[in-house]
Amino acid sequence: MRLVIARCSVDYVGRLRAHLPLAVRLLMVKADGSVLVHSDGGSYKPLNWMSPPATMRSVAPDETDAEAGVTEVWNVQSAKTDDRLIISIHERFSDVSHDLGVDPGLIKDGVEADLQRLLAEQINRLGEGHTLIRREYMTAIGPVDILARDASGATVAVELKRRGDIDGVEQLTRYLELLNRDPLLAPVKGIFAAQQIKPQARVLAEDRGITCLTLDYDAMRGVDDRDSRLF
Amino acid sequence: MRLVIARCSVDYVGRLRAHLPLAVRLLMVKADGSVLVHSDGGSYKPLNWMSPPATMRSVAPDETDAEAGVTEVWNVQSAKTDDRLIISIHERFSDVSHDLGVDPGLIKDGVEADLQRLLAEQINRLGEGHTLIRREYMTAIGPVDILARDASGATVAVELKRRGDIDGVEQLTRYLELLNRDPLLAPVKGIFAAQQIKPQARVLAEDRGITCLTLDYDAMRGVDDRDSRLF
DNA sequence: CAGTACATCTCGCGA
DNA sequence: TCGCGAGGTGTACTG
Repeated sequence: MRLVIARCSVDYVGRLRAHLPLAVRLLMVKADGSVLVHSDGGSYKPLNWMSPPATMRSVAPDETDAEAGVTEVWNVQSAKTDDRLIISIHERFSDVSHDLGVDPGLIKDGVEADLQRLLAEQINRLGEGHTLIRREYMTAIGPVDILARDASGATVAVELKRRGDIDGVEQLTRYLELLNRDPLLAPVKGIFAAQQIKPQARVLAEDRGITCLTLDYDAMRGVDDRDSRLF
Repeated sequence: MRLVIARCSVDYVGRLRAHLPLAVRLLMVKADGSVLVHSDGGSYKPLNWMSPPATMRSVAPDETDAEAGVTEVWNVQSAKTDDRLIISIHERFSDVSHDLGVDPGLIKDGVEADLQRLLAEQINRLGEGHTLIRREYMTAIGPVDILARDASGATVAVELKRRGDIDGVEQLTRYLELLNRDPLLAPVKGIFAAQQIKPQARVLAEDRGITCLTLDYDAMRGVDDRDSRLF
């Protein structure tokens, strides 16, 4: 990895066009040829970048650029598309390189997959007497997160979200429409389950006869604590 | 901005939990207290990070950590939430700081707003004899991208996307439902226009009587080339 | 401030 | 490889 702090301007041409006026920025060149242009603010998203795989060639500026104060031009070309990033460097303030090696990668816990596993194990949170049919029940338009049966034997389709939004209600509605055409399953009830359900999503869901269920992930994980896998 | 290359392990606790095993990485500390942990690969997304506003405190390791080889612990705390990033540093290989100042920011061209402007100017791409009523036609549930009239005088609602997805079809469907309740506008036809339309979205749209239109942005921009505004 | 829609989204999973 | 959905999404804009 190479880290350069330089006064530069940047132009991107590809899926769109973008331009960064002259300023001091961090240029990060990774081992796979990708380049990130960071400012001293914003979030983790760079001001501009080139995704890997890419190749970076440093060339001399043409006469016009040289007269404008450009000392060096980085031509970053995507290997797969014709996306191009052109960095015109006026002055380099710092330039360090270091070999980082391959990273072992991130271990996550607490994403939707974990919620789904926990809810499948604690299926009674849907209501007394519920039984699991299966997780990721495949349909023509995508997988239903959880398919279950309630105490009366009726089919229940569960859409699971970390944050319950209108989109999730729409998604569940499409599944319910489809599932209810299947005489072996119909009638199918819908449950919209999330750690947090937005008011507008709740209104829309209940208007469509969908039950809303707020999940307490900490409590569910607490029950599961016998196998705390990470820590 | 401070750039440290160090052998470290990282733990994040917040909306989820995540752990990074010991390895050599880049630690970027920005002026607003945000911290980015980058490896020498992947795309622009860091392995882990803390969003601003945040505060970074470097503390001495406790006895257990010190025996494990930790020389320094960075405690990064979000100012708004109780998200926390803990970086246990074993060895620092490089440590440079530089003042970057405020960035003038990115100028873009070719996003949905540009597509919308071009389609409004080249409204005949909807079909011969179409006339523009207006862009961003406001309704109670949000703005319709383009409202037009076809050769026969019927109202046409256009939903515009860079990439046509099912969500976009749902959005247009909601607009059409609402617009068709207005006797001054009804009957309203729907056109789903995008640079690329996903097969499932196309099926759903046509099933609902919505016309799909694939847009060639380069061709549309070509027509508009008399005022290439950026370069 | 919240809510909404877009993104050069990125990333991971499954067919 | 492609399609699809999730994300600690981020980001801009609107009310």
